[in-house]
Amino acid sequence: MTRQADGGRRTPLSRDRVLRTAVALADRSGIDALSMRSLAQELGVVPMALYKHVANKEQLLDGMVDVVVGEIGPPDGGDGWKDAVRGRILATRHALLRHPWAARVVESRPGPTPGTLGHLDSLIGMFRAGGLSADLTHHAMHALGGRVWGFTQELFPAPPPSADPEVRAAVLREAAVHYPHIVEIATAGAAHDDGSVVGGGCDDRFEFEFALDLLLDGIERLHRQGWSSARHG
Amino acid sequence: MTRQADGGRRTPLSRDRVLRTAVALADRSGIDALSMRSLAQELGVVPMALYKHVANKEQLLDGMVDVVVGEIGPPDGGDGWKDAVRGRILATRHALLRHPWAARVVESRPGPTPGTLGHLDSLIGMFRAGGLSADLTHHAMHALGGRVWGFTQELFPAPPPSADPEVRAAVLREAAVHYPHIVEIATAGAAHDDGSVVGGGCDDRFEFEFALDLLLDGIERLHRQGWSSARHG
DNA sequence: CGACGGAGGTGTACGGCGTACACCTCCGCT
DNA sequence: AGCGGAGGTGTACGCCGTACACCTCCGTCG
Repeated sequence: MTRQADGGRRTPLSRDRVLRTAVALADRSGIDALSMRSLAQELGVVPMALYKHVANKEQLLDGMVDVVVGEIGPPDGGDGWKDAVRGRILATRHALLRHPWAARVVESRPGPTPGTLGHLDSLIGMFRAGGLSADLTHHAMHALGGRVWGFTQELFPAPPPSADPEVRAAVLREAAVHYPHIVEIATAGAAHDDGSVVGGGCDDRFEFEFALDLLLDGIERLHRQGWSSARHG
Repeated sequence: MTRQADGGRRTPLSRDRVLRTAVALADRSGIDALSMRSLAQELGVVPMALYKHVANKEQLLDGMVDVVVGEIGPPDGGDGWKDAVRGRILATRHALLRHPWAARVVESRPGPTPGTLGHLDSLIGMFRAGGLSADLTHHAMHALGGRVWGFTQELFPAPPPSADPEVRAAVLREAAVHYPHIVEIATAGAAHDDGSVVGGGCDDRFEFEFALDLLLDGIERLHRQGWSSARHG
């Protein structure tokens, strides 16, 4: 299997082929059935061969997440920020629904992948383009967290920021090249209270209550209006 | 170890002791370090001994979830439904924060445990006591899903309802004894559109968009008011 | 009092997992 | 012609969950 018709040699492995096959296998057999061994078998190769293309299983899962994120497709530049954000979040949901294992895997990653960071960045860009302040956008992103991906609390546990402020600034400048909006939000959101710049600087409890109250206030409003789903759905 | 001072025999295992030790071990060493073997060692016992008290590791995790849920404590009957719900959700958050592994474990369970069902039921009861319709409460619970536990989409994948309507009704009556509010919500929410009674009857896409729009509308309102966190937090 | 049955703890063993490490093969360079 | 390195192989190790047969000890009942 995976040989060319003329009896030539096996089509070679590549990181990309490994990741795509892993996604297909997880789609077909469930994420629990995805092991380095089963994936290797699927590719007609011995398990250890995979390690020439992915460092370990964790990195394999990271790569699979980015494959799914890649399927979300580009923003379609709707009318206002609200429609744009709404559309993009629904597109994300559809991508995750196509791969039932994906939501759980995204949540289980200990840190963000380049793909998820890019996705977050583009979402933040939409809010900012719509004129929302960096501050409000920051909280909005936290509040929507669960709708964008399904993660629980903190978007991601902040990596311990380097002790050396010079190093920290350099990391930040590097990140800003790829994720300008994320960096803006992270610095704006945190600078005001303790001067620390990235991660750690934002108050989880505040973010949690912000989102909670947004929902409770909305529910209260609907209740007072005598809202009923029959009139809408 | 785990022997009594007088040299008597080992204090006996019990389901409760197994679960509590598992929680303590996960707190101390992380959920990844919790294996049937490590837990057995912690208890001064051979791994297979655990299987006399829990059916398998899945059930061990279910039990641990219920231990954490049990720590949430009773509702404190605040002023209105909104404060009551708010307080209870914050209490839940604190319980989950005390056990960093808990949120992930709750999310990974394939179905609800008695403890989580009871918790959900009490939350629903608060909304109903506050006068919200079963309909609105149903959607509110979905919207708050991520804030209550951290789960993603559907609260839980509905178990395939029995084909026999008589069996279904019996199951429902049985459930209503323990979780009256859940049953009310489940039947009220679904009966209006296709007559099916439990699970499957509620439209995931609708619930998702309901919550999403609640948040986006709230964010828009804050934006128009020129809201800034400096004036609040 | 003695036999017994069952609850609870033990020992061994199996199949699966991720992956370290040494190896071999074969292609493209010089 | 020879070499080096990228990519695939084989073997092995230490974990995991748990099936199954066993043993031990206590409470019950004849």
